[in-house]
Amino acid sequence: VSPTTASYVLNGRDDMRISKEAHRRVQDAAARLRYRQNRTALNLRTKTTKSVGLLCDFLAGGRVAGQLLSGASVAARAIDHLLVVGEVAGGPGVEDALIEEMADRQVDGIVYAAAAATSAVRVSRALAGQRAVLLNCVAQDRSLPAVVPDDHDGGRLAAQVLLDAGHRTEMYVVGSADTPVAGPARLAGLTERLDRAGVEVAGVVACDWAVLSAFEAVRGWLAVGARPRALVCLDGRVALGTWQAVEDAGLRVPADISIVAIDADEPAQWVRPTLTSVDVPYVELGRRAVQLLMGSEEPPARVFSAPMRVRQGASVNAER
Amino acid sequence: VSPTTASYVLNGRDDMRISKEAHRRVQDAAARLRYRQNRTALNLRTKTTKSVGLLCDFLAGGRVAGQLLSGASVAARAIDHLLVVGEVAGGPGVEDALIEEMADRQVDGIVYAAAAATSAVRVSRALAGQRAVLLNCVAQDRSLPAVVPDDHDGGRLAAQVLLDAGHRTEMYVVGSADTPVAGPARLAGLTERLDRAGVEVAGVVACDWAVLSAFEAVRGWLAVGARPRALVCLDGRVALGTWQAVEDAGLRVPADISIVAIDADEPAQWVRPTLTSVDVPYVELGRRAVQLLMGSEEPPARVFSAPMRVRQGASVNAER
DNA sequence: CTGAAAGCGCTTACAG
DNA sequence: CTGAAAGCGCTTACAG
Repeated sequence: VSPTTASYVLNGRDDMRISKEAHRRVQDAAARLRYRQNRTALNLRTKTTKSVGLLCDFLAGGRVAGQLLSGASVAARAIDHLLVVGEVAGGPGVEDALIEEMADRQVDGIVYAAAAATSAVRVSRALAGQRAVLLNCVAQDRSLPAVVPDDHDGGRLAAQVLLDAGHRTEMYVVGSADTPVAGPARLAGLTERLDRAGVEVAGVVACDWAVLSAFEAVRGWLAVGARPRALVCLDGRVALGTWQAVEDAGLRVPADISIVAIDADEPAQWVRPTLTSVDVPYVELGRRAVQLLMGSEEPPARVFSAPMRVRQGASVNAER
Repeated sequence: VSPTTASYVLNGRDDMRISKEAHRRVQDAAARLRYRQNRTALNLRTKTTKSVGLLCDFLAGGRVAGQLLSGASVAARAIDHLLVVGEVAGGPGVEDALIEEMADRQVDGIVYAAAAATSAVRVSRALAGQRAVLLNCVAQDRSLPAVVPDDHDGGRLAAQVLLDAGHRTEMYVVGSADTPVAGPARLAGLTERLDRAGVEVAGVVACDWAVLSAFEAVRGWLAVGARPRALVCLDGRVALGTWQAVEDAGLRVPADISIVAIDADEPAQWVRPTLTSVDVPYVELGRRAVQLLMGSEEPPARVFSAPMRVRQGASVNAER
């Protein structure tokens, strides 16, 4: 019953011969005393803590953060790690402090997540020297690996949904394209796919990515006589404002106007008839970030994008 | 420059006299080497990790989990702790395993959160011996301290909103009261307050706490000629289904029917005109759970409830 | 086959 | 005023 023997038995190591007898005695004692390994001692000894830090800009305010965390949590569990989380809201001071704290605790890696919106961020200098992966954001200087949604593909899928339903004319886009990351890519994917089918976007109704802004923009536009057949909303909040404006004008979805939205998982659950949307797989994104971070080799500073998913609703009319 | 001296200087301890000279040299060296304390070593030495475990049933699926986490995270930071989170989804096996893992890591305490719904839970035996607090749920056997919303007060506030607006008759409740925890308390608070004003609930439209169930129940009810003046929805999803049914019947909110909902922060952001609701302060709940857990004395196995908050919308008509 | 010893990075009585 | 020593609970060369 020496520490050495106990350690070897408890860790099931077979690179050293142990007698059946000693083996049994250790097992018995462990069971009797309900022995549990003390991770803090192990952490010190091995300089690894089986934990990954997860920094998030905003935890409250939407359901994205929860989904990112859920995916990350599952991926961490799969490799026997635990998640150490901190909310960064409150300025760069908080961010740096949290990173340092996590480093002090010897986390094996850090995921930096943007839940508010897919964006380009300046990475904190405190992250230097850490194994780190960005989640739902990219580094302005592309200095870190990142996992983001494939917005270009999202635009393409939205176009595909409309084309499949037979739409060819009077298709408009709602939402400005000048948001940092997602907008231009979604719009580009959309127009490219339509181009390829010989179809043109009839126009863009510009508005901020907010419910009220979209509502007012679309209402005003309809009020002056616009009669689109289909609208592609570049964002979920835009989709909701658009929806309300369409109803407000006494028009029906999808009979009068078809609507398809990108990244609208949440609002899609609150309207009737159900909204057809192209959704960002946030849970999946969280999962992949942790896998990338903790994968065997050091992850290259590249941007990994995950395909979006079509959620079939009832807001797109079959033409003809 | 002995370890003893260094330790005393670095920890700013004044219960031992240190020469100015030694003090300076330690500070200099620390700055030059960018010394950072190794928490894993400290953890082992002090048997305390300045971290609190947070177990949650579901992280994805709604915005409640994120809000609970946000509050917990802030409270943890305030006392210099970090949050170690795990998602329990996946059965009791996962739950026990996560608790053990957290215990192995010597977390200073564990918060067990129910994000799916305020509920009564059977606490895992693995939690025995841990300092623990329940969040948004109570133990069936009341064996652990818990922080929950004050649903009774929520019902009272909903009544108050309607009374303040001059409502006295034709007030109905939507949603069954036979949900585990929240339903009966909300209904009781509501009727008590109305009773006190000499007003009666005209009736209850029974339905599950789900959008579709509420929609169908209210639609059918309105179809056979019911013409309520005001509806109190016992839950957010119920409120949304109710709203859709009212619109479906060609009635206007609030001109024809006033609606006030309890725990409807999320859907309230998606309807027009804005929904008046009595909301659960989930962020606050998360904050209090951590404070209770890590407060100086061992928390008593009582249920602590936090008051709800009225969110003024435009869905309640001023009568007369 | 098994045990004594060192060491992970800290803190803290204790003895100068 | 300062340093040598022990010890937190583990693992792992190393020597029997």
